[in-house]
Amino acid sequence: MLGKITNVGEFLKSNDIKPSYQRMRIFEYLLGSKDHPTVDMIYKELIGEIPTLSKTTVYNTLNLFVEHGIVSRITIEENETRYDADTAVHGHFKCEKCEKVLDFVTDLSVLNIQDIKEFQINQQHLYFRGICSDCLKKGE
Amino acid sequence: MLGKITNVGEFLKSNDIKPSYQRMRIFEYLLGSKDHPTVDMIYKELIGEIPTLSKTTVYNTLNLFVEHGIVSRITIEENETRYDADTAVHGHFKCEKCEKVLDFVTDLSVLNIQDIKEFQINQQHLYFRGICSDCLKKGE
DNA sequence: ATGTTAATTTGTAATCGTTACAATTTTATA
DNA sequence: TATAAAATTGTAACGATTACAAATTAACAT
Ligand SMILES: [Mn+2]
Ligand SMILES: [Mn+2]
Ligand SMILES: [Zn+2]
Ligand SMILES: [Zn+2]
Repeated sequence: MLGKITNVGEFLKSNDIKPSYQRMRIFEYLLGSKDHPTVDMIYKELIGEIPTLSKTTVYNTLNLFVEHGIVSRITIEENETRYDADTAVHGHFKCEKCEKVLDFVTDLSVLNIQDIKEFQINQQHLYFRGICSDCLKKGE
Repeated sequence: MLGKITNVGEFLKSNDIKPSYQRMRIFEYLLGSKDHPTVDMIYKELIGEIPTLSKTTVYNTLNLFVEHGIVSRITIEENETRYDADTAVHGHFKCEKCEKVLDFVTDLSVLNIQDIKEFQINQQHLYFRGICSDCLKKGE
């Protein structure tokens, strides 16, 4: 679902975000990473390429992206906020062994929830915790 | 589903937790509250009744409860950890207006998720964000 | 009961992720 | 080129949580 973004600059513009170099690189990095990185992971990765980069800029930029709805914030652990360029509703699985956060596809519309029928739903988050198959095999 | 707990002391004992006065009151407070309180809310509520209570004790006790599986930790916002004496799988809805966190019942087994079939699932969390019906009415 | 040890609670300091804010740099506009 | 606006940066402040050692309480043996 993220394949349609060919030009990051144009994509940011179409979402009313001026495409500065830092913003472009941060968004590109999010697009290319499948591991739902934290601010620190993004900063450590890009500081090699952008030596003047400030961690504050990473925070500011991600907050901007979230406000404009092109990035979603994933809070599984307190004290560890992760970011995802895939804003479609999907599930996340956090492995308690290798700490990876993996995606899984799911359709929440089948849940047919009665209790909040009258509510206006803006976001839907589903996450599981456990042991991934790789770690299960290693643990034999 | 929480109605079966009649004697909090016995309940804690049956979960290998020595029922000190602080632990009993903290658990009783969680049982009686429907608003998924934070550490600070619990502390502020109980300090009137237990003047010597330390916030560290509230943290220690809740961590102990979580480790023993009798309380679940709810992380919807980063920087705001909430606690729930209902450990059954159920959904949470956080209203962006009144900030309340409400329960809703749901059966996640109907989701039939393929991607993590081989995984060992230890926890399941579902939460929505939006505007509750009360706030929708007021907002007219 | 009394002394002794273990468990629990408490207060303070430290940690860490995030934000506030002012200064600097870059970009847009006249 | 001059001027204003926007973005970036660095540092300080903040707040939730944890680390740790001292104090209190409970459990246990004499
Ligand atoms: Mn994802
Ligand atoms: Mn609940
Ligand atoms: Zn794993
Ligand atoms: Zn509301």
